[in-house]
Parts: sequence; structure tokens; C-alpha cells
Amino acid sequence: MKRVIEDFDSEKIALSGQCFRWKKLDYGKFVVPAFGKVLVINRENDYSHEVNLSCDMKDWINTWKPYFDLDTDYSRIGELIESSNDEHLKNAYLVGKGIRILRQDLWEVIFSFMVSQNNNITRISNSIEQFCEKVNAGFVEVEGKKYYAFPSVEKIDPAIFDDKSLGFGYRAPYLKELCEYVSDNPDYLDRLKEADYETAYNMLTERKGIGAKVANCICLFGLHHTDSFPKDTHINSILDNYYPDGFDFERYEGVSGIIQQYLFFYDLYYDNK
DNA sequence: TACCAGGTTAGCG
DNA sequence: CGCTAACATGGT
Repeated sequence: MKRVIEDFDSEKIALSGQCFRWKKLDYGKFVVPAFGKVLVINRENDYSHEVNLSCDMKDWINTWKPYFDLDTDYSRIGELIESSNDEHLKNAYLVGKGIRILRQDLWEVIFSFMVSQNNNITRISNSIEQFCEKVNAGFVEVEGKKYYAFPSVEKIDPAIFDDKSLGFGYRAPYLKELCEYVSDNPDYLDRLKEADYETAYNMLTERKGIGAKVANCICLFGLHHTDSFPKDTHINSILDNYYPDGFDFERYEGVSGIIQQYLFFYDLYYDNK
């Protein structure tokens, strides 16, 4: 089926460092795994907002439309940026327009961003991919290739973290402990979803291996607290270089996490100093 | 080949 | 408190 979607760019979202398992088939064409399902999304061309989707209307409404956060109006945020006098942010928005904050599975986000600490995006993707394949909690075949589901915690044998070939490195014990904790506390994920930002942040940082930055990523990408503003090495250097007198968090209250994504994306791919 | 990566922790002063 | 070495390991 086809849909016309504003403020949506699959290429940019795939590169925006919030999801680690999209697979590129062609320019603008991706295999998107989420919630045990797989979608192939492909835009008609660079100048159209029309995309081809491999799903039916039922899956679109129930799964993919919410996953892509299509009920949020990003044009309002764009206007807020364009009417500011922040030239660096305006540039970042110019190249980042089309990025959305996906509404991903919370468990997958917690696990993935625990892997992400002191790690690079390519390596994060590779080790998570290997992990999913090794656990094998089901897969979908697309054009002859298998795309494995991200395993729920019940499907994960903690002994898998003793396998060094997965490349989790020193994070493996953290992941093992996390799996055991979530198994022993089956309501933990639901309580996180119901909690407000501050409560969720505190519940997350209590876990070993989750510090301030990872907790904020989980709040933003796993719980959709769009005011959460993760500070990684890139964002810290942006704040130092472009905002020595401080960033205007007040102006972007409620959406600073989305602003953060534009700044991050711009720094990663365009602002090569 | 060194350096770096969407950081966190524990152990210092 | 704040500061920082150590932490695995593959990509570039």
C-alpha cells in the first residue's frame, strides 16, 4: 500500500542513532523490524512524500503508524526552530527535517542503549544483530533473507552472555544482570511505562550499567519523554563549541529531546570539522 | 596502527 | 562531593 507522510525521511531516521536494526536495501528503502514484525518501506523519490509499504491497513494502523510517531505534528517544532535566532540549530534542522522519534519497544531500547555505552553505532548494530540471530526468537523472510525478532526477556538464556563472540565486551555482565532483574520483576517494564519522566529516570539509573546518558536515551526513545535530552560525546562537544553561554532549554521545553536529535544528526554526518 | 565509540563504575583525594 | 583510570573490542 502507499501513504503520503509529511516530515518523514527513512534515510535520516535510519542514520539517526535511535534504532540499530533497520536494514538498507536501497537508497531510501529499508527493512524495518519491530515488535516481531517486519516492514519494507520505500519512498517513491526524493521529491515526494509518498512511500510504498509492505503491510496491510490493519498492521499500518495498529503497528507501523504509531511506531513512526505519525500522530505527532513535527511542523510545529520546525516553526519554533525557524523563528529562533539560533543559526546552528537552524542549519541542523535544515538537514535533519524528516527525523522522527520512533516509538520503539521499551525492552529493546533498554537493552540496545546499555550496549551503546562507549561504543560506536556500527558495532552496536552488529552485536545486537548477532544476538538476535543467536537467540532466534522467530524470524520473517524478506527477499530470501531472514530478519530475526528482538527477543523478549523470557526467550533469553542468561548463559548467552558468557559467549564472548557476541562482542558485548565488558557490558555483558550488565546485560546478564539486567535480564535476570527483569525476569524476577515482571512488572518493571510496565511500571516504567506508567511512570513520569523523573520516576522512570530514577528507576533506570538504579540498574547497574545505566547511567545518566543511557537513562535519558531510554526515556526519549523507549518511553517517548520528548523533553529528555541525552548528552553523549557529540552533544557535549556541540554544547561546548556552539553554546558556550548555555543552550536555550526553556524555549524548547517539552521537545528538547527532538531538538537534540537534529543537533546529533547534524554533527554526525554534516558538520565534519 | 593507534584512536575512537550515543558512558559507567569504583576508587581515589 | 568532584575527578579519573579502567573497562572489551571491532570499525576506521
